[in-house]
Amino acid sequence: MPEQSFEVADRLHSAAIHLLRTAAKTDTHSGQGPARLSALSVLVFGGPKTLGQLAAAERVKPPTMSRIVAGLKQSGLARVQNDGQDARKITISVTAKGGRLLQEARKRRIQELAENLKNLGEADLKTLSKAADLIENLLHA
Amino acid sequence: MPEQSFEVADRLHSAAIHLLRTAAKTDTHSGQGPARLSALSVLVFGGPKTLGQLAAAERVKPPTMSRIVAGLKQSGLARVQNDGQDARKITISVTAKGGRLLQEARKRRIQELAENLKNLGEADLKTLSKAADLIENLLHA
DNA sequence: CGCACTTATTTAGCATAGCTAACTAATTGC
DNA sequence: GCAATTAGTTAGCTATGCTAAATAAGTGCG
Repeated sequence: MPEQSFEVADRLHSAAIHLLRTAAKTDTHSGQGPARLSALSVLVFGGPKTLGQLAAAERVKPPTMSRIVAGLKQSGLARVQNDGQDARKITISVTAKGGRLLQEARKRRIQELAENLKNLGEADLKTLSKAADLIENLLHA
Repeated sequence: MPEQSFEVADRLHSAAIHLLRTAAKTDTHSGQGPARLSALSVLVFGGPKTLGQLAAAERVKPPTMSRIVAGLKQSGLARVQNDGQDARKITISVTAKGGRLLQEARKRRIQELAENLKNLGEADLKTLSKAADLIENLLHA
């Protein structure tokens, strides 16, 4: 049923817009833009990555990630090391300062949504968790 | 379990970012960026607006909307008229071309996501549908 | 070995989109 | 009639996205 798929897609799209609009309102004080915070988050929870891996994880092109990493480095939030095996590669990892900043910024940005989730039952929470996984998997495919 | 709520909130947030980023990329064919399409959508579904009203509806500052409207006008998607009552105001409305483009772009924007959804089973589709509802309800509350 | 190809990242340059500050122009109010 | 407010625009900064092209390192084949 292609009709149903389109309808669900449209509602998901709309929900995503509203979710981000709400989350963005709470933010603003970290001094870092959303792309940098998102990349930092990937590094914190996924460990060190090469630039290419990080670009793929964030679904942006390498030049874009190159600039994002440059910004993080400049702000002292991430460090860059040469890869021992392959001198073309660089390994990007989070600094203590980066970890701290992420935790605070992320908290602010997601706080309101998380507050609302606390009122949900176990089943609904599981539904949302599964949905997040499904979406990420769909986009990777 | 506040910890779990926060974790789910974070993953949902991340999924929303990636979903919109992917959807926006698909729209290259319209030649218009997301901010312009969104403003056009407000005009189509909400009728003509002054620049200030449009800026408020999109939660953007007037200078930003000024530039978005300039782009729409340049592309022949919107027209600007002087307000009869108050010569400081301008009234922005959609052209026929703008209406047409919005319909097509919106369709395309959702299309790719919908294509992916077709490969899911009934249960997963239902999960996503429910998730979209849950999110909208949470934000409206 | 050496040269061609591929892969990883950077640099340069373009466009959209957000902001604030400062300006012009019109309206309102005392 | 002049000061204050309101509506939009202009100028200029930043962040993010892209492609094309440069650089540098690894791989593979004769």
